Formats: sequence, C-alpha cells, structure tokens
Amino acid sequence: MNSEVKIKLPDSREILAEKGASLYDIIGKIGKSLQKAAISARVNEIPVDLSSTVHENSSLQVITFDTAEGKDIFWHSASHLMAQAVKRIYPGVRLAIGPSIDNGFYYDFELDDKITIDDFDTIEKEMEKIVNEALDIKREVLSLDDALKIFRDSGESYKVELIQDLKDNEISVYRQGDFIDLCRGPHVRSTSCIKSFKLLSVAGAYWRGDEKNKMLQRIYGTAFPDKKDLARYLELLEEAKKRDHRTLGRELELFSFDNEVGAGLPLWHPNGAILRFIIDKFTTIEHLKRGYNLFVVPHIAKSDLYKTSGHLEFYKENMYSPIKIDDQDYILKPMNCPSQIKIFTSTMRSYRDLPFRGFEMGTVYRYERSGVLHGLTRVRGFTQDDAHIFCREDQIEEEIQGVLEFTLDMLKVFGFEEKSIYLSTRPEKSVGSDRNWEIATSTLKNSLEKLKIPYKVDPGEGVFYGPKIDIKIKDAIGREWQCSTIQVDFNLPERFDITYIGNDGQKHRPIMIHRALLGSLERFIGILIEHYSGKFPTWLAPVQVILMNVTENEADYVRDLKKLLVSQEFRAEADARNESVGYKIRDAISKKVPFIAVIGAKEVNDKTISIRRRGENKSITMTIDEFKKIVVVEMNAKA
RNA sequence: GCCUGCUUGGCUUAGUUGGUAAAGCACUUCACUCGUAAUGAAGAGAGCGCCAGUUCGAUUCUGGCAGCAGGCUCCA
Repeated sequence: MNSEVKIKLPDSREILAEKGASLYDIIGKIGKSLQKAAISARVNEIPVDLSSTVHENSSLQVITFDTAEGKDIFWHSASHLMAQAVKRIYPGVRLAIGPSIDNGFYYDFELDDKITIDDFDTIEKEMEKIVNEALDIKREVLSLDDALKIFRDSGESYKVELIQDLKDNEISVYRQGDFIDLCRGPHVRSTSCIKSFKLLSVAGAYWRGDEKNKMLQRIYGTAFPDKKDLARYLELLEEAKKRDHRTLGRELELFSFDNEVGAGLPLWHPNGAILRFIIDKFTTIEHLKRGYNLFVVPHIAKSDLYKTSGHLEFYKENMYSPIKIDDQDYILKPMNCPSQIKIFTSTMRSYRDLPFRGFEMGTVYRYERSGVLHGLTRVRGFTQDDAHIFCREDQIEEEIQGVLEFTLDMLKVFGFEEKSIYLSTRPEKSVGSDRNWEIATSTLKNSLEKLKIPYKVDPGEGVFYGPKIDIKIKDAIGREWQCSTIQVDFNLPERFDITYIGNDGQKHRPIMIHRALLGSLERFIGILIEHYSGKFPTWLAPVQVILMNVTENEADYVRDLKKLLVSQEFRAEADARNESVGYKIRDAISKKVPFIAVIGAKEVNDKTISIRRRGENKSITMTIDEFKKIVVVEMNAKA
C-alpha cells in the first residue's frame, strides 16, 4: 500500500503509480503517444522535468508543445542545444543568456571570432550530432558557492554575474553531456527530443540590453518537435516576406527611397500617392463630419515656439538642427501641437466654444537614428492624422468616448477587426497635480468601461504630461501594430497659458487631448500593404480595373473606354499592347488589381465587357453600366 | 548610434585568384492578330553605391563615407 501514490489527472481521473517513479514512466502508463508528446509536466501546479520522481499523492498535468508553456520549455532546451554546439566549435566562447522568444529562441555569446550565417551549417551539423548522441538533460541543485566555483573555473563570467544577482542559496543548473548551464528549467528530457530546428539569423545585442555594455553576438533560431511543423513555420516566414511592404511597394509601384534624396524619406509614386490621397481625403472628411475644424500649419517654426512647448528640452534628441533665417533659429516641426495651439490662442475663447477640435494631416520631421529606419514603418518625415481637442474638465469623458468610437470605426473600415487596448497610467517622472492625474486617468477608464471596451492597464507607461490610451491592431497574419493613441495633456495648456472665459467671466484653463487614429500615414500604409498583401479592396485600390483588348482591332475602343472611366473618377488603366490576352492577364494579375476587363470583337459589338475578378479564374460578361455599378457599390461599402 | 552582412543595367541574380562584365524578366522595334496565368525574333541598356589610396591597370585589394538587410538600443 505504502509503496504506491495516487496521481490525479486534469480530467479528475486517478491513477496509481509506484512511489519514486519518474514522471516519464507515469505518463507512459496514461498513454504512449502522450508520453512521446510530453515536454514537461506540472506536478501540484509546479512545472518540473519529466525525469523527476513522485513520492507523494499529487496532481499531474502533462505539458505538450501545443501550449505556450510547452513551446517555451522546448525552445529554451533548443537554445541550450545550440549553445552546446557553439561551445564545442568555439571553446573560447562565453555564454550570456539564451531564452525562448515568440517563435523560437536565441542565445547571446561573447566570442572573438565573428559568427556569420555561413557558420550556421557547421553549428547545425554539430547540433544534429548532439541530438543523435541523445544526451540526458539533467537538473542539479548546487549551493551558491559551488555554482559560482563551477562557472568561475570555466571562465563563464556572465553566468557568474547572473548567479551573483540571484542572491539565492540554491542554484539549479542543467547538464547535458559535457555541457552545463545555469538554468531554472524545466527542460525536455533528452537532446534527442529536439528533432528539427533551424538557425535563422545572427545579430549584435548589448549585454543586458544596455547600450553602455559590451555588444555580444546573438544567434536566433527556431525548433519544432516535428519536421512538418518546422517546414510550415519556414513557409510562414516566406509568406511574410512576400507581403513585405518594401517588396510590394516596389512591385506595385507605390513608393521608393533614393540614396540621394536621403534615408527615411519616402518618395510616393503614382500608385502610392493616389492611395495616400484616398486615405487622406476619407480621413479628413470623417473628421469634418464629427465636428473637427481643419488646421494647416507651416513645416517650420521659430525655435522659441519649441522652447515654450518644452520640446527643445525634452525632445531634443529627435529634432533637427535649426535653420537660420534672418538671424533667427527656425526648426523643422517635430510635432504639430505647438503650432496648432497658436490657432486656439489667436483669439479669446469662450466656454461656449468648447470643445474646440482641430484636425490636421500634419507632416512632422523627426531625427531617427540610422539603424532604426525601416521601410515606411520608421521614417524621418511623416504625416499624422493629428488632432487636438481643447475642452473643459466636464467635457473630457464625452470627448474621450467620441474619440474612442471614432477610432474603432476607422480601424474597422480599414479591415482591422481585432485590437487590444491599453490604458497607460502615471509614470515616475511626470508633471501635473495629483488631482489632475486622478481625474484624467479615471475619465479614460470610465470611457472605456462605458463603451464596454476590454482593456489592459499598463502601469507607469503614460506620457510625462498625462495618461493615455493606446490601441494595437492585429494584421492578417497575426502581428500587432500600435497606431492609435489618445493622450490627455496637462502640460501644454500650462506652458502656453491657454485659457478660455468661463460662464463666471473668469479665465480658466482648458484640458488638451492629443489623438492620432491612424498614427503616421506612412506607417499605416505600410501596415495596410502587408495586411492586404497588396490586394487592396476596391475603394483603396490604386488601379481598380485594367482594360485589355484581344486584337489590335479593339485597341482604340479600349483606350477610349479607359478615358471615359477615368473622367468619371474610376481608376482605370488600359493595356492595349500588342500581346496575347494570356500574357496581359498574367501581367494584370501580378498587379493585384480587383478587376480585369477583356474586350474582344464580341464585347465591342455588344457594348459589354468581360470582367474577371481578382482571385477568380472565371469571367462574367456585363454592360459597362453594370460594371460601374459594382465598383460604386464596393467603393461606398468600403469593400 | 552599436554589431554582423550586403551594395553589379529598372527588377532578380551570375562573374572576374586585379586586364573595364553575363543572364532572365521588364523596355524598344519587327512579325504574328491572338478569347482569360508568358507567341517568336532582333535591339537598346550597367563600367559594377560614392570618394580617396595601392597598382602599369581596380568592379575585384585597402581606407573613409553613404545606403540597404537582420538585430540591439531608442521611440511623446
């Protein structure tokens, strides 16, 4: 009796196991396939290695790769595997850290040799060898002193530093063959579990993420229990590459960058410029419909303005050097707010004027360090759908709610249904009274709750001048992007001494709300390109239809029809080249246009067109009016 | 800014152990007049990111700069 323990499973079944049996054996009793899939297990809710033994009645929950926890453990073990291989190849290497990340793992190394992707083959081969050696991965618990001695003796100074920070008397390490690493665990039972893996990239990374520290070499990789899963993941990476907005930007003739113009300064080509124009026009009109006033301000302003606003002090890093004009310093505007404030303060405002909402498609210029530039998503000059709302304290809540609803509506129109919302509260360094922060934070909270919008709190992540709500959208392949931000500001109204006359005849200070819904137009378009994979819905498509003739006889007809459609504000192109229909169809498909219209003798005769929709390989013959109606319907529906 | 790698016609790439470069697509012309994912042929197009240096000679070697990629750091 005493030699057996009861193991309670998640479905409340109970099984008996021999006292001291390993989890691996116990799981084998439940099922062979589960035993094979098991990565680790939770015993009495604590994740442990499968090699650990059970000595008392316990609950058991098997962890497989299907769960986030399973992936984390598996990838962490894979990172150890890689580190072991690297250490075998480069004995002088010093190990830093090697955690699991979103879709794999990395390990940071300090090494005099430079590792490049050309070395991946060698490292992967060594990893394979270690997998085939089927080394047991064993946990050991050491005293602080013993642990320090082991890593000191082997010259692993980063590990020594980590151990010293642990301030723990019991240090767990994991051993697999000749390799030992400091680690909390748990891990898979054997190197043989990590069947398929791939090293993906190598990059520099600062020790502990601090710029002042030494730069280490980081190798990224991923791994899966099954070869098929690895293949699928690599395909996904290929897919992401195919929808990269930088590639599509060139292929679809949307935009480009030019060495001579400068890094981070996008040039909008006809197709991209029209896309921008469509979004700009739509966004502007939506603002006007919601009672915003339109603002336009110059791209430069005197540096004094930014002294008043505080940007010269707090935002200097991101601002360009002054331009001298008539012996005065002018600065390329890094933000729209200061200039916009001057519109509000240009005259006496009454409480009756509030809320006063000013909207601008405002272009700003910010210095970004050369290494951070990235396609359209990180540039040095960009345009924000920026607005500032000046309101009374009692109006904040309604304004915030209005902005929230507006934002969600807009994002939906652009095809972003899934989003996550964050409320960022007061950071350590901040301006404004406790009372103001309290009011603003609770107002933001109330607004979210009244609209039944689920959100998470990001404590201390607010801006120094006020709390904010950030909205992250999820694109078609599940990546998150932050675009929208709604911020309450106590700082600028003070700095610019903004006032309105209340019904008591006295001056009062309004509250300012900054908000951008799409954020930067450049970045938003970059995200849109990837989200739609270049297949823009009809209302956004730079070219909605390509018209093509079958033989030379219909060429003029096609050109005339194109002119007619263009004159009626349809975005049409004609392909009257002397090529086969098959060839032109193929070409048009690669341009991802929503409609392809083929016109042969029959169509000219019947005054019809043969329409082939994107993604379909059948065509429908219809009159030109019928076609126009379809396009109009889709444009109105923003489809 | 930092680390690693990269930079050859519009695009994708080949190549030269240093003797001024090759292909496919795109483009132009000609022929074909063709019915829903590539008709055929011919032609034009780069001096190999920029600036120096080494050399009889540099696209190839060295240095600097710029740009790009992947990261790190940063991101009001």
